[in-house]
Amino acid sequence: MLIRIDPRSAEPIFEQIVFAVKAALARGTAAAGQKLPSVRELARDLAINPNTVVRAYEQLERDGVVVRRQGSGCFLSDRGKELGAVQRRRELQDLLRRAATDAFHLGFTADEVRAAMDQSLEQMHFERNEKETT
Amino acid sequence: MLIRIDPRSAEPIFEQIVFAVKAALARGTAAAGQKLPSVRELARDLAINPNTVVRAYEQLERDGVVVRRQGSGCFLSDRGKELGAVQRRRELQDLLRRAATDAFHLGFTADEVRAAMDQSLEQMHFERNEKETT
Amino acid sequence: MLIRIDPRSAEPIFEQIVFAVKAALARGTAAAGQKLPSVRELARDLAINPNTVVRAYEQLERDGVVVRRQGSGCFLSDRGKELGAVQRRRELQDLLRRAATDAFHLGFTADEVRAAMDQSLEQMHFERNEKETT
Amino acid sequence: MLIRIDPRSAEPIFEQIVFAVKAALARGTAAAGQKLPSVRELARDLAINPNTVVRAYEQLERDGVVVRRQGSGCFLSDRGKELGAVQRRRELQDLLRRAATDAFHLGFTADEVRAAMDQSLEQMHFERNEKETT
DNA sequence: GTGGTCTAGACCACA
DNA sequence: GTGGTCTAGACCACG
Repeated sequence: MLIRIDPRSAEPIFEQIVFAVKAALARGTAAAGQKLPSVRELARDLAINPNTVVRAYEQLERDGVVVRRQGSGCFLSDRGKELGAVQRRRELQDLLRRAATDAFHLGFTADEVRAAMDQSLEQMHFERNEKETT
Repeated sequence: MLIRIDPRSAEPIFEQIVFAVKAALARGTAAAGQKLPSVRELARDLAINPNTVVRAYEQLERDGVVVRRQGSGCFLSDRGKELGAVQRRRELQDLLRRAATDAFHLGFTADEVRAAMDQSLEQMHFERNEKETT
Repeated sequence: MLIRIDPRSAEPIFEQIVFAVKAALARGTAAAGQKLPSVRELARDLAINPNTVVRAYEQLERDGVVVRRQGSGCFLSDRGKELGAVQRRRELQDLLRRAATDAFHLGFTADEVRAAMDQSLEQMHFERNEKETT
Repeated sequence: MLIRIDPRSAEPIFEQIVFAVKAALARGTAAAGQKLPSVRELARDLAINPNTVVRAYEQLERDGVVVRRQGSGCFLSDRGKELGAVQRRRELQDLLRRAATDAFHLGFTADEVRAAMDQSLEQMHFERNEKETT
């Protein structure tokens, strides 16, 4: 599983890791039961402190996405896939509900939000293609 | 100008105030030149630390939305309305760009995001009507 | 709220803190909304590392027992009391179910377990009285 | 002797094995002098690391429950049965003492604990019958 | 003052 | 080798 972070982002590193793992699960890039990189390995690869990885894995375990087994490693939970399908949908709705609420508070109409979202999505699309061709 | 906050929200209180003021301006609820509540008054009303209000007003001044005049108070900037129009648009795009990015990371397609956003917008609409009738 | 730990116990310190807070809530010693000691304060009082307290508070927040507010402190959740009543019962049943299972695996009958439990409870009773008079 | 483990349990695998062997002895399922599965055999059957089995057998030897003879295998100690009777009682008391302590910390009275224990024991009884009919 | 995050490095238990 | 826990100390954001 490929995990990348942006150390300069305002988002905490451990949250970036959590999100990356959940996203891989949601996209089907990762399968249930799969072993995640060990704490030390991922810490070395990302050039961060092992404790930061531990924190991310703790959160993932809390969220039911992984199970940690002392001495053997950290594995994507069996429930992960189901969780992935359900939670993924929930997270999307949460995400958009928050965005819609904020947009309304700024005084925009639903149509204006839709138009602006279309614009954003098209930009994302380009970025995505760029990534794929790279 | 009515300013409400949610102390339990993850969003910092001072940011909630900043957003509330900008939103009032964007919606036309507040007019340029209007006086904002004094630091002490707002702090008392919201039952929060005066320093928090100060911080919000500082941020609003940095954003060009208000001017603070020593001894007289904090007023919505004349430039505020125009700034409001520009910034408001920028904030909307930022908002939606972030939402779109997160949705993509979760593996959703542009169409799925559009559909889910439509759903969110419709829910907002209902809520809005409820508020208006209240 | 009085929180005591045993540094020599096999149980991790942060878990002892978590249990102590939940127990205080369950016993009614602590009320909803009450402020817990600050991270630094409790760390100083217990002569442990602040990070260990942070960890305990994180777990308590996950469990819905407390809310942490940046800059103001850590408070017993409003839901805490209800949780306290419900969870307290659940934890008791879990506790005893595990004990009963283990006892059965050791080949004891229900009556033997009851008798041995009575014995343990009487011993506890004495200890309790000792504490109260102290 | 049938030994089963739950790899997802919080209890270390080697402890589960230790407990399973002791329990079999306590219940009379296993007789003194009986040969335990070889390290490799048990490791294969349980799909675990041989080192884990070694560790369990070491602990059992320390506890005087088994004797390991170089080249021939691991056998239930002659003293095992007597030890079983004594240790079995001690383990039960330890078990219940811990449960009673935790229950007190949760603020329950002795009578409440007794009542809840009765409930747990009855549930265990049902489960047991179900197992026997299976 | 408060909590939030991160680093560095230690020691232990488990497989 | 793996994860689990703890210490020490830093810097930041929030109230």
